[in-house]
Amino acid sequence: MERKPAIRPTAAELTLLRVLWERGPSTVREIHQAASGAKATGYTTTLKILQNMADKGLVRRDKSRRSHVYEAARQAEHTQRQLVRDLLHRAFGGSPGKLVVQALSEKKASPDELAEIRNLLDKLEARQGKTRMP
Amino acid sequence: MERKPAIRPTAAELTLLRVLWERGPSTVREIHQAASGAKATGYTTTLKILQNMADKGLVRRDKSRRSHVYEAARQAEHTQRQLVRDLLHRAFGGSPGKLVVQALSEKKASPDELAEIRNLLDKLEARQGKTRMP
DNA sequence: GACATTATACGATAGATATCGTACATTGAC
DNA sequence: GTCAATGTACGATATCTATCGTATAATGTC
Repeated sequence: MERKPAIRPTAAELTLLRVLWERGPSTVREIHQAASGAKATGYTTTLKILQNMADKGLVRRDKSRRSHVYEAARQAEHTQRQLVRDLLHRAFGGSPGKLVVQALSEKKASPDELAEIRNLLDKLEARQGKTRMP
Repeated sequence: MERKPAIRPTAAELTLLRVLWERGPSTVREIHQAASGAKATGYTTTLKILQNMADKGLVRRDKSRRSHVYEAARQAEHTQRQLVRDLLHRAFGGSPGKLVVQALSEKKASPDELAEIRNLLDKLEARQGKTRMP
């Protein structure tokens, strides 16, 4: 019986998750160093957060070696989808249109990304045209 | 000198903000009742949260009447933009493409919304085509 | 004006986070 | 085997949230 509490990572946890998503399985030291770009924090702080995350099931850890190796329990896409869904309901009343418009207005999307979005849009509209309210 | 701390409302605060965005200026009782849909909580809890929010500058309050009247300090769009930007940087490394794709994949967008997004997309691509890397 | 009603104000509490210091364990070098 | 280096474990602390109970102030009714 697996429990899926759909835990929402905090800001600090997300910082570490992003490192793990990029690097793959890593030791505390590696994670700590990679994460110490913008904000510097103590090594044991990083360690503690990772331990908390392991307790919550956000990361898995391999204790077989002296330096434990941590790995994200969920793919980036999975967690990101959850976060987006959460924001959607918490701040936008569940309708994604405004959220998308706000995000696009950030104007940092590359041409490739815009093309991908257009593609997805095409698919969505095609489906809507076909199904038309069951 | 106005300070703009760019405060991020918590989940509970957002619930109340959404009521205010919808209803406009309201009393605690009104807000509490409107917010007591899904999750029921005590009246004084709502009151306290609103007081906290006033301290933080998330809402303004008019104390001239016995029942104080609260009002959102920022428009929905402003706060939403901030939240999206925040999520963008915290979870998506700043690139909005994936965020948009995730949001659209929720499949709850109405045809009107999709059209609006397409419209915006057209504009963005047109601009990119014209400016082409200064 | 007394009283019930309805406000706000103000702790108090429980839980979560982020942060760190210190203690203890393991390992490699010698 | 000893020791320095490097790990993890764990407790302490400060802060923030959400929640509520209780105290106090204002108002309207009679």
